[in-house]
Amino acid sequence: MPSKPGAQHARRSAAEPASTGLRERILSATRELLRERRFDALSVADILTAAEVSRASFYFYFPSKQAVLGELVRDAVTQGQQAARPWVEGLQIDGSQDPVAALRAGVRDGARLWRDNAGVLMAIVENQGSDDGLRALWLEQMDLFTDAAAARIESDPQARERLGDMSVRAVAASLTWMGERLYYLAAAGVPPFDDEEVLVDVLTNAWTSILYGRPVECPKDPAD
Amino acid sequence: MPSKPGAQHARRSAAEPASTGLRERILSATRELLRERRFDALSVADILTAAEVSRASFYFYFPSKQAVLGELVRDAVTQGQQAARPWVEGLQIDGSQDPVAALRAGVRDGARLWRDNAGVLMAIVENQGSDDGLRALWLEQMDLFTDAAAARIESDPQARERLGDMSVRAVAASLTWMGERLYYLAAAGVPPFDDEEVLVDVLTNAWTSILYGRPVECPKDPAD
DNA sequence: ATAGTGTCCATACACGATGTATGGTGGCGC
DNA sequence: GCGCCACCATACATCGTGTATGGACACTAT
Repeated sequence: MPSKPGAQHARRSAAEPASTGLRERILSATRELLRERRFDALSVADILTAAEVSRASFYFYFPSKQAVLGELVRDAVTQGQQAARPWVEGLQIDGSQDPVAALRAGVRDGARLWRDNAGVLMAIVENQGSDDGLRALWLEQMDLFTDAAAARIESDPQARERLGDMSVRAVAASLTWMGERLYYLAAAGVPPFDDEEVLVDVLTNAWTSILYGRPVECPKDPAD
Repeated sequence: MPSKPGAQHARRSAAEPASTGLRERILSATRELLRERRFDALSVADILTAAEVSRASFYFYFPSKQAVLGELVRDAVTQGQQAARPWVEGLQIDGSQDPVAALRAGVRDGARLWRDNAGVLMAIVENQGSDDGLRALWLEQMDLFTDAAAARIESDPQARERLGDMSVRAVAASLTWMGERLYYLAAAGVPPFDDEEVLVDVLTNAWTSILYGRPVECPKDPAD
């Protein structure tokens, strides 16, 4: 092979501060690619060219493309939980607020999180089944949401009482997973959930019906 | 070009004296393998040896292993819908029956369907994301369930009225998908849904809360 | 300067899986 | 015998993954 190492690589395409770690480049290139392509239709080679990184470098920073996805998911979810914290904690403190409105706000936050990170979140949901690491990660994240939901329910005497002897945690988990599924379907453009209004209404209705026994009241009138 | 013998060979034209049809062997071998291994951890080579079929024969009957799974899913689901028909239709005729009990029975039927076909159903849920054909198939199947649920709701004045101006179909779809997710988690052994009693209670409670506004009443007392 | 070290790159390879192609075997009806 | 059909064995082209191996460059200590 005439592998003359003379005319070496054109170095970085300039403009990029060399300090823009390769690791970050890999991460954001993947996130970008995920915006328009399915994770499994994505080869490391694709990521390599998009991130302008060599194969060797890629495998230096990540053991596999699944690991990259894992990190993207962790980022997205923790960022989302940051945003949702006021919902969970605020409720417990400020018990005076209308719980239904608060629930709806939380549901909408979830929709926003999914809208902003659709590619990444769809990717893990779709590939959770074919990779043990991703599955564990996703279960863990859903567990965190379940914890929050359970705490929310636990601190709400009205809901607590209504659930009677049913496991609060089980109910919280079911609500969490229902959300996961519906948000995913919405992100995937599956009707009728592709309509965010419908999605939020239905999900909010589920929460309020299950926790308070009343259907969603004024679906879209009040200033929201 | 041996691939153009005029028409489809005698696929399975009734009485087949041949050696137990290769096609069937492939199907049931795959179903069996799916009982203990994930679909994506299954190569066609594995199916070949399990079914004692040659590679050429496999690709004569099926274009891919996904197609095999697709057929298994179709079989399982239609069989399941057969079983669930009395639930959907019976309700509409015999309006006198306790709707909550009927709902619970339907939920339990679903659990049974999933228990009996766990491997196959888990496989499609897990790989729905990485194959367009499987995804379309699964959406189609869920649509059928949604149709049934929507009809069930539509024919129930009490539920209809409670839902107000919310889309019946959207509610039906959300309940269907919630079931899909919870049954899947149960099949995957994820707590707390791995406990069938909890699973059925929570799901039934969701249905009755959303449709009737009342929590599940006597969780496990009556003769069931 | 010179050597050392750490970051990065190019190339190539071993492996495993998929799907296709080619040629062969044995039973069966004519 | 002939042709045909259901089936098998094998080989192969292709593609994706993950692992080496070895070299280029920059920055630093001596």
